[in-house]
Amino acid sequence: MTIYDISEKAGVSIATVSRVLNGSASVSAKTRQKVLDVIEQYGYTPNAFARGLGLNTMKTIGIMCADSSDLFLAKAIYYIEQKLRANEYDSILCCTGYEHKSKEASINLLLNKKVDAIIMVGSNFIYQDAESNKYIAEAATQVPVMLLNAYVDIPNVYSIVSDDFTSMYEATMYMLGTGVTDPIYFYDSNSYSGQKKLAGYKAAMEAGNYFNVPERLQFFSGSHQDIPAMASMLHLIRRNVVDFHGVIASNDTLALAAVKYAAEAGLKIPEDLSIIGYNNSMLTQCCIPELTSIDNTLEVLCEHLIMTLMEVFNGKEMPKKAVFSGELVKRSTTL
Amino acid sequence: MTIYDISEKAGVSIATVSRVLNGSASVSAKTRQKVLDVIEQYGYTPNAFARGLGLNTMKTIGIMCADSSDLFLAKAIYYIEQKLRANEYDSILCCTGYEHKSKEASINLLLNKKVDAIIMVGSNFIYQDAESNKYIAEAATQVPVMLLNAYVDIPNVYSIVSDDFTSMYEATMYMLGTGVTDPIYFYDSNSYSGQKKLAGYKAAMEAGNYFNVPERLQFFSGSHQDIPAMASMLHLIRRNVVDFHGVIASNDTLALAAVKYAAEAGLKIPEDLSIIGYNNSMLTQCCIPELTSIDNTLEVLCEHLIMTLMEVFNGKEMPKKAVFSGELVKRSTTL
DNA sequence: CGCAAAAATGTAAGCGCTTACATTTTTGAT
DNA sequence: ATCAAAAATGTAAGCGCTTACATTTTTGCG
Repeated sequence: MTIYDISEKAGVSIATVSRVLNGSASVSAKTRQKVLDVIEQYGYTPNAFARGLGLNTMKTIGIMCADSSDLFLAKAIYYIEQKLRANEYDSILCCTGYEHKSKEASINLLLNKKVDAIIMVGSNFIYQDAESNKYIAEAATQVPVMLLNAYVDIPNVYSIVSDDFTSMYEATMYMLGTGVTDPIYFYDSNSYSGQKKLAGYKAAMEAGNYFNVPERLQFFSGSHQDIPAMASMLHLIRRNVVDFHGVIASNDTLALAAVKYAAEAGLKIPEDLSIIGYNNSMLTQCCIPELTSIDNTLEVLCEHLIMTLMEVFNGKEMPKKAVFSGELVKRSTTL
Repeated sequence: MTIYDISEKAGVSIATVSRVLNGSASVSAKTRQKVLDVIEQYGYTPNAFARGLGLNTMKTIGIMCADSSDLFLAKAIYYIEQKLRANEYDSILCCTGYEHKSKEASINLLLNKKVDAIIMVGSNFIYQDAESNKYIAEAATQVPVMLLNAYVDIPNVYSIVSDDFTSMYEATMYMLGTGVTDPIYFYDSNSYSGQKKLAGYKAAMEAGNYFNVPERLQFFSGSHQDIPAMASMLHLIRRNVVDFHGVIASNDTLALAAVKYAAEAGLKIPEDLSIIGYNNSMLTQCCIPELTSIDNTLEVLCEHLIMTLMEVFNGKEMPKKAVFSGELVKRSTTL
């Protein structure tokens, strides 16, 4: 079933059929309806390749993420994919892993597929040194690039980020306000958003007159999924580095490890140890007591991201960076 | 830069260029090298649309799943996507949600994109009544359909499943063997694999001479993410339905809810309450004590699924169903 | 060396669509 | 009614590639 069949059955030319298909140009209401009817009747759908050849677009967006099985990224992908579909776009997913090289490869792959844009989900696509970010700039010469929770100043790349600095600042302040004066900051990533969070924690600690922050920074370098290892690291810290009665974690998984650590160490939560997580994921409900966490309104971010992209497609000038504030969800791991 | 440019610069016809591009047919080594050199030199990449138009394939596989943010599905997608890429195939992801209608819509979408196959991830694509499964049969007339953890007897659809019956049977037997004679079965899905698990539990209970199984079946119908609701359901069951000292859960999330319930009820694990989960996900390490769970060797399943698909593409006759056995990973929620 | 068969290469016809441009039909001011 | 301008529709030329078939070149055997 091709456009020729439809044009014949509708008694019009293929150009007219094409026009109603594209909603474009001038077709009389009568003709349009007639064509639409025939299309409906025969259940015709245009061939995507042929269309792509002509239009040079396939209404397809490339989505890149490091690891689709990461709790946070998976959720983001879900929202993005959903909203893309609502706008009649499809998505090609690329899980790149965390190495730089495969990120470049994925971009090429997507570009070869003639995607209309690339969405990079998660802050690990941006590097500290500008040099490493060139691969993004190059992609951005071909198609718009959308960054979720990362920001870099490159033409044709747009960032949608949550205000991690402020969220973390407020979370830390909140804990300090409950009387815990020595919380450690427990994190596992130096990504763009990771740095913002860190800065927020530091700022709050200084505002709270707590000065020797550096020794309260605890970096975990193991697997993102290995909670026991994270927990045992906390034992180590308590024993060998510094005493603490609070843990501010850069994500819920690390916070969960703190809960585990507390149980193992016989510490009561929140009396002996306060804990705040980040992302407000389902993990917050996985433990006892339930986890206080920061909600970064992921769905809102994704919504805005897609909206921005659509406007960019429409040729509208859009801000290069949109910031959304998060919210501390108080549960039972804080006083 | 098109195939014409290359053919000109290499001093051959476009047909020859096309042939080396497709690795096919007979091209003399000399010519091939010459063309390859030119391609390399100019960094030419063929236009995917034009290619698709001619070949009517885009080396792209459609992946369908209900919800990519589901722990289990996300992991499966990750593996599948990875292995697809290793075979030079790309993927289009469709999160369908759990309603029947949108599954049909997703299939059409994928078919429009001329995917070379459709992979349905998770057992919720198969229904009890054959009527509802017709949408799969229809898709299978166009492209091979791969089912992960579901099985249905339809031409051109291939199933890769874990042996949920046996796994659950053994898990239940194991718990009965530890002296817990009254475990309830806690589940939230009547999907294909859900039924197998259920049957495994029942069989074990009967083998263990425990007969009034029905009242030990507890179905949870709430959100897949709402652990507190799951936990409170257990309180309800204990109070109003039946006493139990063991919980066999059909996934780790439900098992985690049992852990939560135990803590709330002041029950010691595993002394007062034994718990077995399913999937051996990261959730097993999220609680105290750590969760005994069944590992269904997801990566192996995915590996085999892709391998099977590739063979099908090669025209090889492949078994319609491959079954892989799982393994009980004993941790601390069982005696 | 000659010749038929095999191998390599070229020619040209699509694949199904979009769209510039040409043609026909409609509109409305005179 | 008339005619120019506007609106609707049609014609046909691509888009960049694959591939059946035609043609040329190479091979190997008598």
